[in-house]
Amino acid sequence: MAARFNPLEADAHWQKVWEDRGVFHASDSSAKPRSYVLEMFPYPSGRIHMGHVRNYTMGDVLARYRRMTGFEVLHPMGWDAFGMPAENAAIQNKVHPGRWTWSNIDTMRAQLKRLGFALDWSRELATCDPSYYGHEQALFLDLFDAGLVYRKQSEVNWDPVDMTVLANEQVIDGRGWRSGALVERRKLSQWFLKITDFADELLDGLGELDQWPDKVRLMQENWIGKSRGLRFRFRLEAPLPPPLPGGEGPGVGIAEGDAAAAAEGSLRSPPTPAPSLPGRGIDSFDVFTTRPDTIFGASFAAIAPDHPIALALAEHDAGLAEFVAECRKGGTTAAELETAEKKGFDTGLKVHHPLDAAWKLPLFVANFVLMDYGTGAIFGCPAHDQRDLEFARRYGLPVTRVVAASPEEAAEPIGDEAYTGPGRLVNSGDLDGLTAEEGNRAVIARAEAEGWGEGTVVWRLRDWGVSRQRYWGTPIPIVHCEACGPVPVPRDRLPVVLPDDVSFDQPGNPLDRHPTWTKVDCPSCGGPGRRETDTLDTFVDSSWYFIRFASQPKDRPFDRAEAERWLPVGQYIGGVEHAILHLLYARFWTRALRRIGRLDIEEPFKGLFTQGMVTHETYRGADGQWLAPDEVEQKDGGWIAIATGEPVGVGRPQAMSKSKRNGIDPEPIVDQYGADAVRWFMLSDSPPERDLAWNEDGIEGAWRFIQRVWRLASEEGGHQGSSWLGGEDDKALRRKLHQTIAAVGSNIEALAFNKAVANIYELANAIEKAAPSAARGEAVETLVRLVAPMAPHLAEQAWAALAKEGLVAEADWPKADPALLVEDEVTIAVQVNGKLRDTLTAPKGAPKEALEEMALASEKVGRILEGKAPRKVIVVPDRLVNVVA
RNA sequence: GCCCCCGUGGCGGAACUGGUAGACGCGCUCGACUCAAAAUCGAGUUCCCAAAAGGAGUGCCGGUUCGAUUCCGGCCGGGGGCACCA
Repeated sequence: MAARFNPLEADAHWQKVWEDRGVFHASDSSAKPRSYVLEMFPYPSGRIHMGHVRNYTMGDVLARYRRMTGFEVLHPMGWDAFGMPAENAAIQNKVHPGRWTWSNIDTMRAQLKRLGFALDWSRELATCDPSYYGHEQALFLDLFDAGLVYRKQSEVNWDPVDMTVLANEQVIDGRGWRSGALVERRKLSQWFLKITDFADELLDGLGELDQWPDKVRLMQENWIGKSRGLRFRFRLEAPLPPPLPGGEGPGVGIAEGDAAAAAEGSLRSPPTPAPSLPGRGIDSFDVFTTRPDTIFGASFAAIAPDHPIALALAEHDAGLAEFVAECRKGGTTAAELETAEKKGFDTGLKVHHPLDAAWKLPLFVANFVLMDYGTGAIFGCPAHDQRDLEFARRYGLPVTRVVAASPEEAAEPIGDEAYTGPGRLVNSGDLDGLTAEEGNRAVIARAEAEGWGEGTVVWRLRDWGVSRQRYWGTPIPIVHCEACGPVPVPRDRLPVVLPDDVSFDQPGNPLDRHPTWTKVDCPSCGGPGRRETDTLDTFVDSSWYFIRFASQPKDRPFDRAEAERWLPVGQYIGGVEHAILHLLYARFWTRALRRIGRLDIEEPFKGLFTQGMVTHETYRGADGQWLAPDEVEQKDGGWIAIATGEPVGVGRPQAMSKSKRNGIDPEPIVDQYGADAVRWFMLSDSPPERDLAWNEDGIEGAWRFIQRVWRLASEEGGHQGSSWLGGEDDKALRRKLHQTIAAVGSNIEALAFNKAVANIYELANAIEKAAPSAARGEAVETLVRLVAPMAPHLAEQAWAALAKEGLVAEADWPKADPALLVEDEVTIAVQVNGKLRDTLTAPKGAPKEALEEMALASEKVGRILEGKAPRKVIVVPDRLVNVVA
């Protein structure tokens, strides 16, 4: 028997055994209950990092535990393989994005395998493979046929030097990241998915997701952003003249999609910008408010700089045109908005107050009104809205209080702070005396009765723009035909495969300038057509991969019955950075498939867990340059740079990143300590939802524990059948064992891995202290099963050393004996006035009177009472006695 | 600005529905084994007082309670999300 556990031999050996025996294949025909455990699939960036190791270790523990507790487990792995980094690599290293991606996948697959994850590799997929994205194209067309896809003009970030579209993260301080040129906004015709059609269900559905973190549900709720209020019409004192011949000028065009949106009704955002009959000029416009109760406090109306009325007016008004141009220039960073002044341009026009036609309000164009929220127009109530107040003060507009917390306050003027608290209406005609809530209802009822407005709901959520002007993504399966417009590619001609012969020596999307790929006959009329060269947002790829994992027929995206047997994912684990977009899009996609009758699943992820990051200290030399952890060492209590010997500044642990050079490559660590020690460290100490600070001491500690378990098991194995088994029964150890079984199980189910690890440490400590006995033998064997989900290679090796049948990966999880979970003696705390003074031991369930008597007999209690009788004695059975002196 | 979360030893962190604060790990100290070191094992480790007895103690101030890390109110500090959202 080897003295030490040798992970290099054991890891490779057991990984091969698992693979040869197909232990982790998920059977579609199993009679066992099913469990689908999934971690967010990785982007093949090059190499596995510690964040991956932590994420996949957590999922692996759960998957292995579920298998041992009798489930048929689906635990798959794949690659989120489309995206910009591949194109950047293509530009920088002159390597094709596909070759770069596939080679990364090979590297990372091998790295993952070395960690011994219990994955069903037979279901591996990569989103950049036509066998995946072809099915995605089919699903896209299904949504297209169902009317859930549309096309409209939308703004993009345009780099005028590189002649290319930039993603938001490529715009740094308003300039292109590569060219440094000032980024412009350009309108392009782009594809959108109607996620706003699902806003209500996506919001309501959050209520059912009780196994999601509250934080994530809240973030999604805020993102969807439902606001109830009143949408009403302001009539202009005099209608605007009809548009000039030649129609809408540059930038005034109404988006293609807006007409469709308007036709569907007014309860969706974005709503119709301005209701005006063509050729008759604009005589009114709509505003939205969540505070209809404050309508008598109105002192102005304001529209967004991009509002059709503002644009129309600007054509004849150079001053306004200049103001509009200035508003467009303004930055949108948090700091700029914080300090940005509320500025407006008085159009000179007046609107009629809806409740009093004689009351006229000035109409401003204001920089703080946004075209893409609500109707792009507001009424200003300075007394009860801080922004409106600042605006009114600046332009000398009246400020009338219409809500007062108390009758005395009604006459008090508004100072520098708008009043947004509760109260009753004042200065509001026949609404006076109503609460704000009653006022809201009354005004909405009146608007609806008189026909000038209606109660409505406005959403913050926008439709999902899925067009990307990029090569390395799923081609959108559409052909543009001059005669027929956009025409779907027929299903039997899918997949539309990306051409391989592209070059990145010119800026822009290489698909646009591909000589042959773009040329295709119109599927509808046979005339000349041009392929859509936009590709799909990579979030589309990750919106259904969990379905494809569950079922992957060759000829269609998935088999409904097969997928429904596995779905929803029981436990989904990943980073909190995906709390909004990925998770919302996947929820939407699943619901969209349900609406079109493809899959009857409401929510894709029943349980969600967001794990913390892996962090490391940062090091900075005297010259301010970042230093990597292997470039520094500790000396005489301080840190120095190995190369120069100069002192180094140490920064607090931060997320591992290339820019700060504080990353630790997992592979050399696995080489040195083996997979189990790395896995064990990932699970120890830090609660999984919090950040984990990587450090050398931690991995050393994990290594020591792996060796301790090995020692226990190999010694026990060596003595089996000998006199060791003939010792006295060890009731205390047996009890500890069964308490540990229960605790570890419930802690793994709760994903509280750090607590499960602590439970196991306690058991190992108890075993080491125990004398040989049958109970000790049972404890060691059970310990091996308890560590199996976390340190699987060690567990297999130990299982073999104990001469047990089969694989521990396929063994049953131990069962806790309920009779052994309760103690028969308990320690009772004895307090005087709530302060601990003594403890005593009593049989479990001892009557209150007995405990009180024992406590009062305590010498320490007697000394404090000094012979006086206690005022009161509180007894909590099996817990404590508190003597109140 | 709005919303949310978190503050416990030198460090990571435990503590069930209010009931012995500091489990477990790391680090450190002392000891055993060793010529020595590594590895391993044993003891100790919240702070104050030389020790004992005792006292203080879960960011700060106050409240409820026989009893508060836990509940309530107000501050301070850290982190996150959204953001000129009407």
